[in-house]
Amino acid sequence: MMGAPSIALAVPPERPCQTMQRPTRQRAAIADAFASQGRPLSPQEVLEIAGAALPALGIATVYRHLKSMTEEGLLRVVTLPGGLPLYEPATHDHHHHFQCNSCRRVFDIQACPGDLKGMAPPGFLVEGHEITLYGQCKDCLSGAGPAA
Amino acid sequence: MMGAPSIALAVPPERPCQTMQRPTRQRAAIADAFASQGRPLSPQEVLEIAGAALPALGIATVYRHLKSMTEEGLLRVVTLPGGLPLYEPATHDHHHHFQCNSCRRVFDIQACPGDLKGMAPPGFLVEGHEITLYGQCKDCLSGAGPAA
DNA sequence: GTAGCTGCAAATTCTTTGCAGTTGT
DNA sequence: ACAACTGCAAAGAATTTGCAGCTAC
Repeated sequence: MMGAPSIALAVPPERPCQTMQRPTRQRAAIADAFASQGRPLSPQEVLEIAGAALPALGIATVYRHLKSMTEEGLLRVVTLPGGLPLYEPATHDHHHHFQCNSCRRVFDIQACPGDLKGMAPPGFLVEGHEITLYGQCKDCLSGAGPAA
Repeated sequence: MMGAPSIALAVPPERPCQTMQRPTRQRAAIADAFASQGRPLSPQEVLEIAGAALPALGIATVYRHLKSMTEEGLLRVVTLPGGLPLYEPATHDHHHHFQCNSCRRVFDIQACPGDLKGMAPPGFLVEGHEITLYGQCKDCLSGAGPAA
């Protein structure tokens, strides 16, 4: 229960940039799902979107590919309040996120304040950062409602 | 014999802003756990820390209190990469977090860059923000290792 | 033809809920 | 004494893993 920490985020010294997977229909369908949406997706959303092209697609396969593609550096995990982890293509450079308080959708933000190392207390080394903005998205503000 | 008490000390049937919980040992132990650590804790950590004072404490009770205390505004949920949601006292003012890439512990940061509204794209209204720094904490940097 | 990928279902992990006993007012 | 709070265990929900069959090379 408390012997070994159940946190296993650190990737073991494996090959970082190797395609350990064959290019299959399933893998392509999942990649397409991200390309077509252009925003972070949950495993369930991936299943639904990719499943439209491949009806027999199983949730287990989705999870397996999300995991392997993340380890290969093709995807990134986006963890926001709400519990469910989201995945997004890692093709973009450093960027941040905006979550709409009304429709809860998540959008990418290319801007970055940059200099945040001064925020940490003395003795702490800052190696990276993540910023999430909250508010109203364009659609919700214009009264159009979420254009799902 | 209590037909018409001259002083209304009982809580009326319908009370909107009422502490729906009694002050029990369990609730106090959980509150103490947060007070003694001064950093965000996971449900499991709360169980272990509060359980040290109350051995019979059950995980279900921890979850129940974390939930109710969050709804009452006493606690806040901190969602960071790693999957596990953390809880922290909501007594502090606006602040941010630092997660150590080595020991994965989370610390509070009182600093805040403040002006982030300019980061959002045109048409988006920023109502709040959240910043997480990643790096090496003091303990891990000094080679002392995580002082759990 | 062989090794790897898939889908189904069982197994895990984390969290919530039902119930009977205990505790606080 | 009454009603709320607790702990145990079963129920749920999300994610991972084992296995037999299918697919890519």
